[in-house]
Amino acid sequence: MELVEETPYRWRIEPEGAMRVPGVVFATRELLPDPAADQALGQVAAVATLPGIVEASYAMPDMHWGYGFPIGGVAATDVEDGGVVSPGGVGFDISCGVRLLLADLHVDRLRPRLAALMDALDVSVPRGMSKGAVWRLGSEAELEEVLAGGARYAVERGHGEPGDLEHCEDRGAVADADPAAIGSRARERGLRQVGSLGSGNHFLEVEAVAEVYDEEIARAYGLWPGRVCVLIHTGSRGLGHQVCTDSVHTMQAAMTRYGISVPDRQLACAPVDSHEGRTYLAAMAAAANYGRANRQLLGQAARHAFDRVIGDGGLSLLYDVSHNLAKLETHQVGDRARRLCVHRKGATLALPPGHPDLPPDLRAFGQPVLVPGSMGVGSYVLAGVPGAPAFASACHGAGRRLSRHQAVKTITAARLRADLEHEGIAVRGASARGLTEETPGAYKDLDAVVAACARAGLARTVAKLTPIGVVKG
DNA sequence: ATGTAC
Repeated sequence: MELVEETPYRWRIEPEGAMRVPGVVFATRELLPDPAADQALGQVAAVATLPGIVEASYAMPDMHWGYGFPIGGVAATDVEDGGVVSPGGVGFDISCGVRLLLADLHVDRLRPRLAALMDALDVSVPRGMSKGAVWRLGSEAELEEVLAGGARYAVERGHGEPGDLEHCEDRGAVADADPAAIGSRARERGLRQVGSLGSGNHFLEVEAVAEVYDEEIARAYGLWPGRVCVLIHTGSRGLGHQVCTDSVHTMQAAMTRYGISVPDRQLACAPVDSHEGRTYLAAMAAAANYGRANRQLLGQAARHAFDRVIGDGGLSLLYDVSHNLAKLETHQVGDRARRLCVHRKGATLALPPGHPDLPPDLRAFGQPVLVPGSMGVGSYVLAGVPGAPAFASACHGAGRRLSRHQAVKTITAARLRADLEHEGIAVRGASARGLTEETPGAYKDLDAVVAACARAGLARTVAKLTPIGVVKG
């Protein structure tokens, strides 16, 4: 594979073989995956063979190996030109994403009550594999309301505050969700997990604004130095996972009927404009709404904990983004506006200033792009910029460098816990395994990823958040 | 990511 350095922040994989478009990777040389340990660059090239793909198979600076598509991958297909949709281009955790809430509180005032707050969050945030949830759904009919209405339904049922929905991508619910497209097994798994964190890299973190890089946008976003924030990273749990599994099987069986061949079975796909394609998108949208409701519920759980311990710590929602989703969007391709199916897997939509989908109070400044780092290193808030490449997309996190298996061999849970406490970061509820799998050493350098993202013109850096306490599964 | 495997 020929990898050409176009700029210090942009690399090109020349089309060869069945590739229909080049691969384009936004990264510095240091951030590129190690070909000996990580097949992600080959995956970028493989995605470039998908029917209907336009412009390029893109990857963000946090890219790494994933199921079929790389994590950090962005690929758009032309719906009217036989373009396909692929569940692997969304990922198993459909609409996994991040929500950032802002407390009306300076970190110095929180410190004396931090332990109490963390204890309150510890008991009010269900987490871990297949454990409990905040919201016990009354019936399968109510699950259908969640699948159709997402965070909007949660707020209608009292789990939210006015203004929450306006600060959610898609106003809290993806359109065209069809609960009937979701299988019975996924439904069963979904009944008991609305309002639960899960495990792996999912977390709830208490953070504070540490540095401001863009004064004007930070002011508009409400990010003043020292301000306490809550970052929630979770997705659609077992339900989304089951939807992905079911769809991959369906599409693997259907592909020959559509005359599609792909270099990797994990790239199973079907035309967007086909029964299988439409059914997947309808099920994916429903699972996405489940994920949106999930983050809404956990945001409420955080609010209740703040109310109990702080009293006046009221949390306002800055924004809620998804970083695992396929969306039908219209973009200029060459000299024509085209209807595209844009897959973002471990990549965040980053709408530019002035975009009509942004809420009025944020519209002039561009969409908040929330970039959680690994445990203990904090997070960034970026903003969408005009004319960004890759269909208005940006990075979604630090990006894994070591596999979970490799990560656990680098440090003990006791050592990691001590390191975090030494840095003044309170840890609650993390299993030893969960902790060591997520050691910061297993991830790329978040500062470098965000810098590359900004230098590549994907987004603007607004502020950095530093962690104070972490709740993990 | 995930009741960590068909």
